[in-house]
Amino acid sequence: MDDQPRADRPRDDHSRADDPRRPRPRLRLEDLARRLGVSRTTVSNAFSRPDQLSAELRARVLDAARQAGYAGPNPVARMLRTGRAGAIGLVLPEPLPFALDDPTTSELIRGIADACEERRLGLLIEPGALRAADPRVIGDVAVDGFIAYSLPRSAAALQRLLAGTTPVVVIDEPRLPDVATVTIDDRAGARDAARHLVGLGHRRFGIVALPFQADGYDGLADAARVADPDYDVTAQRLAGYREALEEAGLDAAAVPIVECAHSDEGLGREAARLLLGGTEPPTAILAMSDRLALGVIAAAQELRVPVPASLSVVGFDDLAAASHSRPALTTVRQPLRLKGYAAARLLLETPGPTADGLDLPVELVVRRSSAAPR
Amino acid sequence: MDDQPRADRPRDDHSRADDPRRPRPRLRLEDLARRLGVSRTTVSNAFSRPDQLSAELRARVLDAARQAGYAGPNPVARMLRTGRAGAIGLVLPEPLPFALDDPTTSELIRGIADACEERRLGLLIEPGALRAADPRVIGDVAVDGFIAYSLPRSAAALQRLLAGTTPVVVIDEPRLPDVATVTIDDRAGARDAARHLVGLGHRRFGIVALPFQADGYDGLADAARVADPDYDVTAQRLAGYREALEEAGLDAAAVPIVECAHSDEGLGREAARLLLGGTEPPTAILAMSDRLALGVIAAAQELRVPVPASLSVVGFDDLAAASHSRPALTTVRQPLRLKGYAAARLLLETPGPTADGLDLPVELVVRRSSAAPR
DNA sequence: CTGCTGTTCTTGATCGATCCAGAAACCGCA
DNA sequence: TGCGGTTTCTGGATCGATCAAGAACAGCAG
Repeated sequence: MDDQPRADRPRDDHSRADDPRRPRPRLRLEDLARRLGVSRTTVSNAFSRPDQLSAELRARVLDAARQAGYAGPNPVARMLRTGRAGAIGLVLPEPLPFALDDPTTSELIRGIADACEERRLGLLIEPGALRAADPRVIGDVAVDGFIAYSLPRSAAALQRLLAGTTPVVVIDEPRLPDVATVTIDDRAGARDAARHLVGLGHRRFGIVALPFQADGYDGLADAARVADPDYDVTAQRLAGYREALEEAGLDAAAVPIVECAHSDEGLGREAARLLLGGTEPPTAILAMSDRLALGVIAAAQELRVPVPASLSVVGFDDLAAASHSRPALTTVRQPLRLKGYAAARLLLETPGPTADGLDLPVELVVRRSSAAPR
Repeated sequence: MDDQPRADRPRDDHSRADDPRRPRPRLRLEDLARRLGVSRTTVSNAFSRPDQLSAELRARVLDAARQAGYAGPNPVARMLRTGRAGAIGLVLPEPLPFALDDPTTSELIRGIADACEERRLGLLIEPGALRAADPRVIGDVAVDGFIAYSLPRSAAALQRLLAGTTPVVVIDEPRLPDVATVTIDDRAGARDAARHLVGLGHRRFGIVALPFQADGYDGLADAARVADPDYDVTAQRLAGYREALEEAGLDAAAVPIVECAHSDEGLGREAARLLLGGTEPPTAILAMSDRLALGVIAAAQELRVPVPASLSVVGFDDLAAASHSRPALTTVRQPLRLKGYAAARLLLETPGPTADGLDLPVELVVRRSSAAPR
């Protein structure tokens, strides 16, 4: 009788139990099976398919497993055989601490987590997809599907993901043909925001934009930067703004645009100072996110430009902070949490690869930060 | 020459590209090797050990891989063989949306993420470890190590983790022998907080506590609930409070304790109403977290009990919100982000299983919410 | 007793890679 | 030419499970 794990074909010689630094040799199904005098499959079934063996034998197996300190089938081996990983991957452009600080991203994660919770799946976060070096690691993990959030068109990590066979759902951007993408109607939302301001009588505008290119630039965006954007969301929102401005007979291309590298109050403040510092400052600023808009309001208050009396501000997102700010922010509401949830469901429900996406509606929410110009 | 994947033992015939719903048959190293007329190992080396083959052949292999749509070695198979997963697991007691809303937890996650970023590892979050059913799924994923955060002693999920061979580091609790645990000096911190109030001259106290038992109870905690606590952190902090009170000659066991099921402003408010509603209300309240303390301050303001004039409040954690509140909160600072970072480092650096833990210092931060009683 | 159905358990193949020992090719140099 | 020493490449074993097909045995009708 051998009671040792793998008495017949011992592991590599140097992994004897006498080296305390090495993890103790892992017990396998087979070792347990041998001790019990049953087959591997029987032990496997005891854990994974209770209907395949008698209740009594199953109890005996589980009991022996507990005694022997066998915690259950090795998840990696199971994955290899079954092809299921029990987790979905979330690929984020920025490092994780940044993502957690950003209310937009963390609300989105909540939505994804809702879906994971329903299905009892883990969520594997792979942040930092934008860092230049080492694109190798992204996508090199065991998951049943990837959600890629808000990557620039040029991101190498996304190419890697799409080249593989694991299903991928993209949220927001890039919008690629033949890739399932969950989006909102950015263009319509932006257009409604601009129309609202035009309707109030504004004629002099400024735009505080999300990045056009993934190069970390902050400052005035000239035609070249805007011409071939790396971020589709930015492009769509700009198109929406311009559409409304042109409807009103304005020269949309002449409206100054300040680009911010991130959606962040500090950068919004700087951008607003730039726009408000000119000789003919705008009476209305369109900001592509709420955080940027809140920065704009902060800058206006510092410069003693009353909002909305002398300056109207409209954001995008409708974060919780938008309704708490003073004045409360007029903005375009998007269903962030639902967006995450929908993406996860799309990923999990579609059996094979799909290109069918989902476009969620947005809604203009008028609050106190916008009014007719004096 | 055969150019088909696995020409010798073909996959299911119908899974050629003509059925768009099926995942296309995954190419293996071997298929690629056959096409190129080299061996599996050579192709493997081209991806994973560039020094093992000539640069020219490597280029040819990678080129052919790109052409064929081969995205690189299957991560699961690699894991099985190498035993490395490229990710660490974080086991949280609550569902993920809840964890993201909680500043304590999310700061901790940031710290863990810092370490993951350094090592280029993914972070696999397994939330909801406390839910009763289905303990099976926790720990049934491929990771190189687990961090378990703030679980009650009775949590079945933790037993499962410890039974396995994957290394585990526990943060905060439970404090078990032979398990590596990263803690703070909860008892000393609590003692300092209580000493501070005693030193100011307070004699009538109330305690707003974190849970003693994992049963969702809110309300006054009698001796029975306190006697055999399921949460070590709560027990330690209470011991610290009591130590300082007894030093001052007070009957610590007589100080009323209100237990809250979560660290949450709303529950802190309710708890404070309970404590302040009595005939001889306390002049000082010790709260085991900042969120609870902020709730206490909110309740005091609603009840027109001025803080700190008529009521002193001391929290625990030193969240950002503590210094922004009115009045700014006196509290015990703990290095949350460092705690997460340290746990991850401990997990990654220790080659085998360790029981060595780490105890991080805390520091009393006196602000405006505490003063001498009238 | 034979034949049939159904339960219970076992064997051999397989998932897709990496590792190891060794073969083949190539090198310089006596 | 012969020989040790590199460099480059190969095939078989292995990681630890699941799955499909089949064996052993039971109960039951004819």
